[in-house]
Amino acid sequence: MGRPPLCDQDGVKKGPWTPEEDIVLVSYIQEHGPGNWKAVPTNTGLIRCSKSCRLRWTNYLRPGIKRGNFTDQEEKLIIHLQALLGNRWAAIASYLPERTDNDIKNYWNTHLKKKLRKLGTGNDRQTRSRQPSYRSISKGQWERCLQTDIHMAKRALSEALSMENSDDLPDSMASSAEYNFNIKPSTYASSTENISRLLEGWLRGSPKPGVASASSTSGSSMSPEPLESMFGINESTAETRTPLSLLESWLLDESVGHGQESLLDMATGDDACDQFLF
DNA sequence: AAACGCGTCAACCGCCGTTCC
DNA sequence: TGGAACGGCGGTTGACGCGTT
Repeated sequence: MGRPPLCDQDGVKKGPWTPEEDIVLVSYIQEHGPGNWKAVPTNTGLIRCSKSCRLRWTNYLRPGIKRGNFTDQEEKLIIHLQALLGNRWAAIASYLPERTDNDIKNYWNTHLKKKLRKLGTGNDRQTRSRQPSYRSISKGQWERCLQTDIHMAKRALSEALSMENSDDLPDSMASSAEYNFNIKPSTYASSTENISRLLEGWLRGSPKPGVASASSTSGSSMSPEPLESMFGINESTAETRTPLSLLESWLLDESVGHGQESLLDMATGDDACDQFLF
């Protein structure tokens, strides 16, 4: 048997996080940055295992997380990417930087699975058999499959974008892929406001119940900007946004400019990969 | 008003890959 | 070079809220 799970330690708290714990975690990460999760419980005094801290941060407290309903566009993209990549939620989430893999997974399991079943696409079973089985292939084949994956992701993205009816969205969104990949300040605000409220409540010494889930309102007494700089959001968003914007334009340019050739390439040159994909 | 069923989602579990010593 | 430690991922669970009977 392997070593015991990290979270099996005695006295480690489980279950929902309290606002106070969130504050402690956020404050620590604000100071030290995410990473070295092993040290987090030790240094903060949190009676949580490192995994739990990491999960809480990445799935809930991390700035830039968009909560609430998925847009049609996001939904379409998820469906496409799921069909393409299978249940590789982290990979899918990388195309939706505002959503966590957990959110996407939950949304798929609770909404989209049913929706697709209703539509009778049989997508679930179909995609399962189409999932690339990278683990059983050689490195060269894996690289080739990855290239195919990237190409198909490009197609999926451009399809999802082209399917979007401009009536559904404001012009600025409908006409540009920015809607997908450029994280807007307001998006960050929804998350940072939560944290700011937490901090606010904490500083007042009487955090109100439910502050962590308080909905963002225009009446927020605290601007998100200070927090954004506090968390290094500008830097971190730049990190997130720039590659994604580049990726976005690359995806779109490539798919528009060389789509046909690439398709031909795929048809002629990816046989070895196809047998793993389909 | 109470019981029940269902949907949602935060959090946990276990496995695997990577890194470090 | 091998094993331990750690981080990340996907699957699963359970608490909670809401609607229906």
